[in-house]
Amino acid sequence: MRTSSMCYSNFQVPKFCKTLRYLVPSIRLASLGRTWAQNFKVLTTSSTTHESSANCFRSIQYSDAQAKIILDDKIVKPPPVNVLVFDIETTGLHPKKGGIIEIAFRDVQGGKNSCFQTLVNPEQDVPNSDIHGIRTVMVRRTDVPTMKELIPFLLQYIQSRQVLGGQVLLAAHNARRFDVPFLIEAFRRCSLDIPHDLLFLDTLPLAREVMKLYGPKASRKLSLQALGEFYRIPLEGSAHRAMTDVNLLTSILANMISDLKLGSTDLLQRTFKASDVNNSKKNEKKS
DNA sequence: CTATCGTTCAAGTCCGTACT
DNA sequence: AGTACGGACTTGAACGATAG
Repeated sequence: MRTSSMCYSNFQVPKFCKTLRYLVPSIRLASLGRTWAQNFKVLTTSSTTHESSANCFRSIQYSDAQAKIILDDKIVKPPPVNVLVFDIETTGLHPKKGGIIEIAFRDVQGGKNSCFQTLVNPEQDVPNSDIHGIRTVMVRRTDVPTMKELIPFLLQYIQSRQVLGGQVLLAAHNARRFDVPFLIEAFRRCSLDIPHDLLFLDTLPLAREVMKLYGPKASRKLSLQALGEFYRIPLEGSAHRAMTDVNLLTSILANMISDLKLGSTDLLQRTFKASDVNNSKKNEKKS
Protein backbone atom coordinates (compact mmCIF):
# COMPACT_ATOMS: atom_id res chain seq x y z
CA MET A 1 0.00 0.00 0.00
CA ARG A 2 1.34 3.35 -0.97
CA THR A 3 1.32 6.21 1.40
CA SER A 4 -1.07 8.96 0.66
CA SER A 5 0.56 12.17 1.70
CA MET A 6 -1.88 14.65 0.28
CA CYS A 7 -5.53 14.67 0.79
CA TYR A 8 -8.64 16.63 0.19
CA SER A 9 -11.78 16.43 2.09
CA ASN A 10 -15.24 17.72 1.90
CA PHE A 11 -16.92 19.38 4.69
CA GLN A 12 -20.55 20.01 4.80
CA VAL A 13 -21.81 23.19 3.29
CA PRO A 14 -22.86 25.50 6.07
CA LYS A 15 -26.46 26.56 5.99
CA PHE A 16 -25.57 30.13 5.25
CA CYS A 17 -23.69 29.00 2.19
CA LYS A 18 -26.34 26.83 0.72
CA THR A 19 -27.68 29.61 -1.37
CA LEU A 20 -24.31 30.11 -2.89
CA ARG A 21 -23.92 28.21 -6.08
CA TYR A 22 -20.29 28.61 -6.73
CA LEU A 23 -19.07 26.62 -9.64
CA VAL A 24 -16.08 24.78 -8.34
CA PRO A 25 -14.18 23.19 -11.16
CA SER A 26 -13.31 19.66 -10.31
CA ILE A 27 -9.63 19.11 -9.93
CA ARG A 28 -8.37 16.58 -12.36
CA LEU A 29 -6.07 14.44 -10.36
CA ALA A 30 -5.53 12.13 -13.25
CA SER A 31 -3.84 14.86 -15.19
CA LEU A 32 -1.04 15.09 -12.71
CA GLY A 33 0.50 11.81 -13.67
CA ARG A 34 3.06 11.83 -10.89
CA THR A 35 3.98 9.07 -8.51
CA TRP A 36 2.81 11.02 -5.54
CA ALA A 37 -0.24 12.20 -7.39
CA GLN A 38 -1.37 8.63 -7.76
CA ASN A 39 -1.62 8.54 -4.03
CA PHE A 40 -4.08 11.39 -3.75
CA LYS A 41 -7.17 10.44 -2.04
CA VAL A 42 -10.36 12.29 -2.57
CA LEU A 43 -12.27 11.88 0.61
CA THR A 44 -15.98 12.15 0.41
CA THR A 45 -17.01 11.65 3.99
CA SER A 46 -17.77 14.57 6.22
CA SER A 47 -15.43 13.47 8.96
CA THR A 48 -12.17 11.84 8.17
CA THR A 49 -9.11 10.43 9.78
CA HIS A 50 -6.43 9.62 7.32
CA GLU A 51 -3.73 7.26 8.46
CA SER A 52 -0.56 6.28 6.80
CA SER A 53 0.50 2.69 6.59
CA ALA A 54 4.10 3.62 7.12
CA ASN A 55 5.19 3.67 10.71
CA CYS A 56 7.37 6.64 10.14
CA PHE A 57 4.40 8.67 9.12
CA ARG A 58 2.48 10.39 11.75
CA SER A 59 -1.15 10.03 10.88
CA ILE A 60 -2.62 13.18 9.54
CA GLN A 61 -5.69 13.93 11.44
CA TYR A 62 -8.01 16.78 11.24
CA SER A 63 -11.53 17.59 11.92
CA ASP A 64 -13.91 18.58 9.23
CA ALA A 65 -16.19 20.38 11.55
CA GLN A 66 -18.23 22.96 9.78
CA ALA A 67 -16.44 26.20 9.39
CA LYS A 68 -17.70 28.56 12.00
CA ILE A 69 -16.68 31.69 10.24
CA ILE A 70 -19.36 34.26 10.17
CA LEU A 71 -19.89 35.63 6.75
CA ASP A 72 -22.46 38.34 6.97
CA ASP A 73 -24.35 39.75 4.06
CA LYS A 74 -21.67 42.30 3.43
CA ILE A 75 -19.20 39.55 2.67
CA VAL A 76 -21.20 37.26 0.45
CA LYS A 77 -22.68 40.10 -1.54
CA PRO A 78 -20.53 41.95 -4.06
CA PRO A 79 -17.64 42.16 -3.99
CA PRO A 80 -17.59 38.40 -3.37
CA VAL A 81 -14.60 37.41 -1.33
CA ASN A 82 -13.65 33.84 -0.64
CA VAL A 83 -11.27 33.41 2.25
CA LEU A 84 -8.82 30.53 2.24
CA VAL A 85 -7.07 30.11 5.55
CA PHE A 86 -3.67 28.53 5.12
CA ASP A 87 -0.62 27.60 7.10
CA ILE A 88 2.81 26.20 6.34
CA GLU A 89 5.35 24.29 8.37
CA THR A 90 8.96 24.82 7.46
CA THR A 91 12.46 23.62 8.21
CA GLY A 92 13.37 26.92 9.81
CA LEU A 93 12.72 30.60 10.01
CA HIS A 94 14.60 31.83 6.98
CA PRO A 95 12.87 31.71 3.62
CA LYS A 96 16.22 31.76 1.84
CA LYS A 97 17.62 28.84 3.80
CA GLY A 98 14.56 26.87 4.82
CA GLY A 99 11.98 24.92 2.92
CA ILE A 100 8.29 24.19 3.23
CA ILE A 101 7.52 20.73 4.63
CA GLU A 102 3.77 20.92 5.09
CA ILE A 103 1.03 23.10 3.74
CA ALA A 104 -2.67 23.21 4.46
CA PHE A 105 -5.57 25.24 3.16
CA ARG A 106 -9.15 25.53 4.23
CA ASP A 107 -11.88 27.34 2.38
CA VAL A 108 -13.99 28.94 5.08
CA GLN A 109 -17.02 28.79 2.83
CA GLY A 110 -16.87 25.02 3.10
CA GLY A 111 -18.21 22.93 0.27
CA LYS A 112 -16.72 20.11 -1.68
CA ASN A 113 -12.93 19.83 -1.64
CA SER A 114 -12.73 22.73 0.76
CA CYS A 115 -9.68 21.40 2.64
CA PHE A 116 -6.28 20.80 1.18
CA GLN A 117 -3.33 19.41 3.06
CA THR A 118 -0.07 17.81 2.11
CA LEU A 119 3.41 17.15 3.30
CA VAL A 120 6.05 18.70 1.07
CA ASN A 121 9.46 17.34 0.21
CA PRO A 122 11.84 20.22 1.02
CA GLU A 123 14.77 18.44 -0.64
CA GLN A 124 16.74 19.11 2.53
CA ASP A 125 16.84 17.67 6.04
CA VAL A 126 14.39 18.75 8.72
CA PRO A 127 16.37 20.04 11.72
CA ASN A 128 13.42 21.27 13.77
CA SER A 129 11.27 18.16 14.19
CA ASP A 130 10.83 19.04 17.85
CA ILE A 131 8.63 21.95 16.77
CA HIS A 132 6.12 20.17 14.57
CA GLY A 133 6.94 16.48 14.79
CA ILE A 134 7.67 16.20 11.08
CA ARG A 135 10.86 14.29 10.49
CA THR A 136 13.18 14.06 7.54
CA VAL A 137 12.14 10.49 6.75
CA MET A 138 8.54 11.60 6.53
CA VAL A 139 9.10 14.15 3.80
CA ARG A 140 12.19 13.09 1.85
CA ARG A 141 10.29 10.44 -0.01
CA THR A 142 9.45 9.97 -3.63
CA ASP A 143 5.76 9.92 -2.85
CA VAL A 144 5.87 13.30 -1.14
CA PRO A 145 5.66 16.15 -3.65
CA THR A 146 8.29 18.83 -3.96
CA MET A 147 7.12 22.42 -4.25
CA LYS A 148 7.91 22.32 -7.94
CA GLU A 149 5.50 19.44 -8.34
CA LEU A 150 2.96 20.91 -6.00
CA ILE A 151 2.71 24.47 -7.27
CA PRO A 152 0.60 23.74 -10.37
CA PHE A 153 -1.77 21.75 -8.25
CA LEU A 154 -1.81 24.46 -5.61
CA LEU A 155 -2.68 27.14 -8.12
CA GLN A 156 -5.39 24.96 -9.54
CA TYR A 157 -6.84 24.45 -6.08
CA ILE A 158 -6.84 28.18 -5.35
CA GLN A 159 -8.41 28.91 -8.70
CA SER A 160 -11.07 26.30 -8.01
CA ARG A 161 -12.11 28.18 -4.90
CA GLN A 162 -12.54 31.45 -6.71
CA VAL A 163 -16.06 32.73 -6.85
CA LEU A 164 -17.05 33.75 -10.33
CA GLY A 165 -16.00 37.37 -10.67
CA GLY A 166 -14.86 37.38 -7.09
CA GLN A 167 -11.63 37.48 -5.20
CA VAL A 168 -9.74 34.77 -3.39
CA LEU A 169 -8.07 35.93 -0.23
CA LEU A 170 -5.37 33.84 1.43
CA ALA A 171 -5.25 34.38 5.17
CA ALA A 172 -2.51 33.28 7.54
CA HIS A 173 -1.17 34.36 10.90
CA ASN A 174 1.91 36.54 10.50
CA ALA A 175 1.55 35.98 6.76
CA ARG A 176 3.41 39.11 5.80
CA ARG A 177 6.46 38.19 7.77
CA PHE A 178 6.52 34.46 7.51
CA ASP A 179 4.20 32.47 5.26
CA VAL A 180 4.19 34.74 2.23
CA PRO A 181 7.97 35.24 2.11
CA PHE A 182 8.34 31.45 2.26
CA LEU A 183 5.85 31.05 -0.58
CA ILE A 184 7.58 33.73 -2.61
CA GLU A 185 10.90 32.01 -2.15
CA ALA A 186 9.43 28.61 -2.98
CA PHE A 187 7.95 29.99 -6.19
CA ARG A 188 11.20 31.79 -7.00
CA ARG A 189 13.16 28.55 -6.73
CA CYS A 190 10.81 27.15 -9.34
CA SER A 191 11.40 30.22 -11.53
CA LEU A 192 7.83 31.28 -10.96
CA ASP A 193 6.05 34.28 -9.52
CA ILE A 194 3.06 34.22 -7.25
CA PRO A 195 0.05 35.36 -9.31
CA HIS A 196 -0.12 39.14 -9.21
CA ASP A 197 -3.82 39.24 -8.47
CA LEU A 198 -3.57 36.94 -5.46
CA LEU A 199 -4.43 38.77 -2.25
CA PHE A 200 -3.11 37.90 1.19
CA LEU A 201 -4.47 38.78 4.60
CA ASP A 202 -2.27 38.84 7.67
CA THR A 203 -4.35 38.03 10.73
CA LEU A 204 -1.72 39.32 13.14
CA PRO A 205 -2.60 43.01 12.61
CA LEU A 206 -6.25 42.03 12.89
CA ALA A 207 -5.48 40.50 16.27
CA ARG A 208 -3.90 43.78 17.35
CA GLU A 209 -7.05 45.64 16.34
CA VAL A 210 -9.14 43.21 18.35
CA MET A 211 -6.97 43.62 21.44
CA LYS A 212 -7.25 47.38 21.13
CA LEU A 213 -10.99 46.91 21.05
CA TYR A 214 -10.90 44.95 24.29
CA GLY A 215 -8.70 47.57 25.89
CA PRO A 216 -5.77 47.25 28.29
CA LYS A 217 -7.33 44.25 30.03
CA ALA A 218 -6.86 42.17 26.89
CA SER A 219 -3.85 39.91 26.51
CA ARG A 220 -0.79 41.34 24.87
CA LYS A 221 0.05 37.95 23.46
CA LEU A 222 -1.06 37.57 19.87
CA SER A 223 0.23 34.16 18.97
CA LEU A 224 -2.14 31.67 17.41
CA GLN A 225 -2.22 29.68 20.62
CA ALA A 226 -2.83 32.77 22.76
CA LEU A 227 -5.68 33.87 20.50
CA GLY A 228 -7.15 30.38 20.65
CA GLU A 229 -7.13 30.58 24.43
CA PHE A 230 -8.54 34.11 24.32
CA TYR A 231 -11.53 32.91 22.31
CA ARG A 232 -11.67 29.61 24.22
CA ILE A 233 -11.24 27.55 21.08
CA PRO A 234 -10.24 23.96 21.82
CA LEU A 235 -7.19 22.73 19.92
CA GLU A 236 -8.03 19.79 17.68
CA GLY A 237 -4.85 17.85 16.95
CA SER A 238 -1.20 18.64 17.43
CA ALA A 239 -0.13 22.24 17.57
CA HIS A 240 2.24 23.31 14.80
CA ARG A 241 0.71 20.92 12.34
CA ALA A 242 -0.55 22.79 9.34
CA MET A 243 -4.16 21.66 9.31
CA THR A 244 -4.50 21.97 13.09
CA ASP A 245 -3.31 25.54 12.92
CA VAL A 246 -5.53 26.23 9.92
CA ASN A 247 -8.60 24.99 11.79
CA LEU A 248 -7.66 27.05 14.81
CA LEU A 249 -7.06 30.17 12.75
CA THR A 250 -10.35 29.67 10.91
CA SER A 251 -12.23 29.86 14.19
CA ILE A 252 -10.12 32.75 15.44
CA LEU A 253 -10.67 34.67 12.22
CA ALA A 254 -14.41 34.17 12.50
CA ASN A 255 -14.35 35.65 15.98
CA MET A 256 -12.15 38.56 14.96
CA ILE A 257 -14.32 39.40 11.96
CA SER A 258 -17.32 39.35 14.25
CA ASP A 259 -15.64 41.48 16.93
CA LEU A 260 -14.42 44.05 14.43
CA LYS A 261 -17.65 43.88 12.44
CA LEU A 262 -15.72 43.55 9.20
CA GLY A 263 -17.31 43.29 5.81
CA SER A 264 -15.68 42.18 2.61
CA THR A 265 -14.60 45.73 1.81
CA ASP A 266 -12.94 46.03 5.20
CA LEU A 267 -11.12 42.76 4.62
CA LEU A 268 -9.97 43.81 1.17
CA GLN A 269 -8.57 47.03 2.60
CA ARG A 270 -6.34 44.96 4.84
CA THR A 271 -4.95 42.74 2.11
CA PHE A 272 -1.58 42.89 0.42
CA LYS A 273 0.02 41.27 -2.57
CA ALA A 274 3.19 39.22 -2.81
CA SER A 275 4.75 42.09 -4.74
CA ASP A 276 4.15 44.35 -1.75
CA VAL A 277 6.38 42.12 0.34
CA ASN A 278 9.10 42.28 -2.30
CA ASN A 279 8.78 46.02 -2.69
CA SER A 280 8.95 46.66 1.03
CA LYS A 281 12.20 44.70 1.15
CA LYS A 282 13.59 46.70 -1.76
CA ASN A 283 12.56 49.95 -0.10
CA GLU A 284 14.27 48.89 3.08
CA LYS A 285 17.48 48.20 1.20
CA LYS A 286 17.29 51.62 -0.46
CA SER A 287 16.90 53.35 2.90
C1' DC B 1 10.58 92.22 21.56
C1' DT B 2 12.49 88.50 24.08
C1' DA B 3 12.53 84.67 27.09
C1' DT B 4 10.16 81.01 29.10
C1' DC B 5 6.87 77.48 29.47
C1' DG B 6 3.53 74.15 27.78
C1' DT B 7 1.65 71.51 24.11
C1' DT B 8 1.78 68.88 19.91
C1' DC B 9 3.77 66.17 16.47
C1' DA B 10 7.33 63.59 14.07
C1' DA B 11 11.25 60.83 14.34
C1' DG B 12 14.17 57.69 16.67
C1' DT B 13 15.06 53.93 19.94
C1' DC B 14 14.12 49.95 22.54
C1' DC B 15 11.60 45.98 23.77
C1' DG B 16 8.33 42.39 23.11
C1' DT B 17 6.28 39.48 19.86
C1' DA B 18 5.35 36.68 15.78
C1' DC B 19 6.58 32.75 12.76
C1' DT B 20 9.18 27.45 12.44
C1' DA C 1 17.94 30.62 16.58
C1' DG C 2 16.86 35.56 12.46
C1' DT C 3 14.19 39.19 11.04
C1' DA C 4 10.78 42.72 11.00
C1' DC C 5 6.73 44.82 12.84
C1' DG C 6 4.03 47.33 16.40
C1' DG C 7 3.70 49.66 20.68
C1' DA C 8 5.60 52.29 24.28
C1' DC C 9 8.63 55.59 25.39
C1' DT C 10 12.02 59.30 24.65
C1' DT C 11 13.82 63.14 22.28
C1' DG C 12 13.77 67.26 19.74
C1' DA C 13 11.71 70.65 16.76
C1' DA C 14 8.00 73.77 16.02
C1' DC C 15 4.47 76.59 17.50
C1' DG C 16 1.48 79.38 20.48
C1' DA C 17 0.55 81.66 24.85
C1' DT C 18 2.07 84.38 28.50
C1' DA C 19 4.94 87.36 31.41
C1' DG C 20 8.56 90.67 31.99
